[in-house]
Amino acid sequence: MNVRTLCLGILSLGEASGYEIKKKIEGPFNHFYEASFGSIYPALTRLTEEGMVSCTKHAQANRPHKKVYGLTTPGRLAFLDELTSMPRPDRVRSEFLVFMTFAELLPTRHLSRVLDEQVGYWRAHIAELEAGTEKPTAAGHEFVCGFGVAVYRAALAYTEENRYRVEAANLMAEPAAASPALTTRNAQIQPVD
Amino acid sequence: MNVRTLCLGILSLGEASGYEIKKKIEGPFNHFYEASFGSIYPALTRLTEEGMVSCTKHAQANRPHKKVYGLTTPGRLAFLDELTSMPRPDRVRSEFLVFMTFAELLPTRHLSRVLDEQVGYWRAHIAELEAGTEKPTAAGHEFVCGFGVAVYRAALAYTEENRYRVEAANLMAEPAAASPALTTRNAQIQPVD
DNA sequence: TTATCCATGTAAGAAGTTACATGATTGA
DNA sequence: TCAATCATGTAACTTCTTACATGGATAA
Repeated sequence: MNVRTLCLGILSLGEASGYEIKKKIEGPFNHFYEASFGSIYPALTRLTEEGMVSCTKHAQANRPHKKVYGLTTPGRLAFLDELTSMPRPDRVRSEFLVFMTFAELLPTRHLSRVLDEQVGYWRAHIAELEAGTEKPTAAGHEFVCGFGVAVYRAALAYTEENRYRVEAANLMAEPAAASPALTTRNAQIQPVD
Repeated sequence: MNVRTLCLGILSLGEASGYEIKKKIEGPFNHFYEASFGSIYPALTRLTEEGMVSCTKHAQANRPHKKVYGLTTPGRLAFLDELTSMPRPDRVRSEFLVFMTFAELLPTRHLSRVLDEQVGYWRAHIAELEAGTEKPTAAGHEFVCGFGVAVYRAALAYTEENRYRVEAANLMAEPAAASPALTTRNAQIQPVD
């Protein structure tokens, strides 16, 4: 699954321009997929060359021209075919969790700030998803929004209930720069050629 | 945050070879970070050149040589510096959720299989994390494992409680290939040059 | 005897991001 | 006047994955 396939998927819901596709990805998709213009435009060009999508140019008064793309039958079949395979395992890259792993090394204030910001993100995501779920559309869409809310709520609740643990451990740990345990260890190792 | 920085982080917990670093990333880190040998080895080479890590070669009987890396003071400072910035927003790429978004287009049996497998993944992840948490180490590590369990449990519970919605909607939807709504639309659009 | 573990590394390529280039309109 | 929205696109770059190359030891 790549931006290419995601474009096919979005176009299966209706015609759209590259710009509009980007906006749609920034909607609920944003929570589990990202794509920039720099990947969307080339993908659409290639899909057009391959006959997966059709392209109609619309001249607009006082606006740049707009290219509206629509799925062709081969494009629809290709997307359906993709959906008939097994999805690859989810990939998560969380810098927040890397930071938490090394919580004892962070300056105390910074640790709290990182936690506060993260909690803020989740709250905002939940609010956004709940606002979007008010107008129910397709079953799949609703499922995914509900999923997002459930997972973000769990992350939020867990963090609010357990952050004191890392914050307490951080207070106990000596400041990184002054800790002998941290600076002594590599004195024993010297580069060898 | 990249593989480079993650290597520094892992080395801050103790010396290790490239192979061992990879194994450690495959442990609890695996749930929120991935790295292959193809990214770890070049990263370590570069870090050595830059003086961020030291490297000691160990000859082993009946084994390939082993290069054990250790953090140097500049490396430790660089990592600490990284931890003093704000973490970037988490990135999730979930093909499973893309599939669910388009649940109505999947063959019914396939949809159920996808859901079953996903539920299986989560169960396995939870079991693995719970096995790892039995031997508590650092506070940060425990927090992260507990976080993983909480989030996976939420995902699992939500999916088990709500999968019937997408499965029911899928049954209602006509098979994609036979649906007139799906094939008629793009008959109205013709490529324009 | 077959697979897995240990152990390092390179090279090619995929995939995507960021920054740039262009430019009118609209709202604060 | 300044930022944001609409609108498309390219080019350089980063980052990482996959596949390959090598090869002994050990366990099933």
